[in-house]
Amino acid sequence: MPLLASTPPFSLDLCLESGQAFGWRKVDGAWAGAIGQTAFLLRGVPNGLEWDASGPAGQASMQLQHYLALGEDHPTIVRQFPRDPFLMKAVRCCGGLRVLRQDPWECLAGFILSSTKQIAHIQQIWRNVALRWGTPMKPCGGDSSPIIHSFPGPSTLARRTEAELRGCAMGFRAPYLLEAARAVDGGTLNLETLRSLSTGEARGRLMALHGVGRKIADCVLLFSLGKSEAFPVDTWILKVLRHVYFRGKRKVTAKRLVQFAAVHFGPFGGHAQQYLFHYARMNPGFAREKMRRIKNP
DNA sequence: CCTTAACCTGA
DNA sequence: CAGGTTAAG
Repeated sequence: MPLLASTPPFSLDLCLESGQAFGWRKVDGAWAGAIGQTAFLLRGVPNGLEWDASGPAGQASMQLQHYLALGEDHPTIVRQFPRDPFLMKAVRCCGGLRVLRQDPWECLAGFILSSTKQIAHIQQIWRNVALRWGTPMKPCGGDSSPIIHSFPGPSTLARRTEAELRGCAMGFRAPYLLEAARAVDGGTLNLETLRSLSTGEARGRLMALHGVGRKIADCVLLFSLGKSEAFPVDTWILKVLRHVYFRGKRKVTAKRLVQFAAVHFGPFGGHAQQYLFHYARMNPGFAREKMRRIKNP
């Protein structure tokens, strides 16, 4: 397996377990998944990874470096976080976590499927869709290689019916995914164009889709469109913000918390969000920690 | 503008 | 009941 090194710190496991992408699964200790139309098998090593891929090695290597943000100067990003004891603690705890650079369509589809679902189940639905309409590929030769299915593009899904999508056990999300596929396929929504818009402008375009609210739009902005200030607020983050920054006051509204996050965490808020999110998930008892609060948030 | 129920499925 | 959104009240 070829080796790829990252600027430290980097942890493949943290990145792929983080709930940012739903197409990766562990097969015999290695991560199996697709990036675009290339199948990959990845093994984490300290501050890097070993890999095999179905396509030409040079191209695959470039894809990986981009997807995993291996060249990113991470310490510089962290340095732009607010000086905030809880965030600093989360950063120390989750060293090596990165914000992935996913394909916008796959990211949008994944998060449309995510609403009110736990990660394990989203992965299951994702896999159902990939098995039915994706392209089967092998990351390396030999019989031991797993079969990896790419995720179908918007044009493929646009031709399906709602009933066919429901066959993948996605329930009420089926019409939402179908609408999104048709909007992207038909050109009503050009995802690549969103990169050149302001974050607010791009968010508005995404939220015009049925089934895409603020949270899902922010996930797509952050994980696939390079909008590093997008700060997805889900129930975990809600808990963190309330407990850590507002002394557990229950009456603080979600809206107020979203607004607070935007000003407090700044231009790399999305990266900070990943640390908070992970820390909270790994330490469900965080709410009881003694922690100096930020004054007058 | 704020609150709440319904939406599918399966852990 | 769930890492969410929508339509209705």
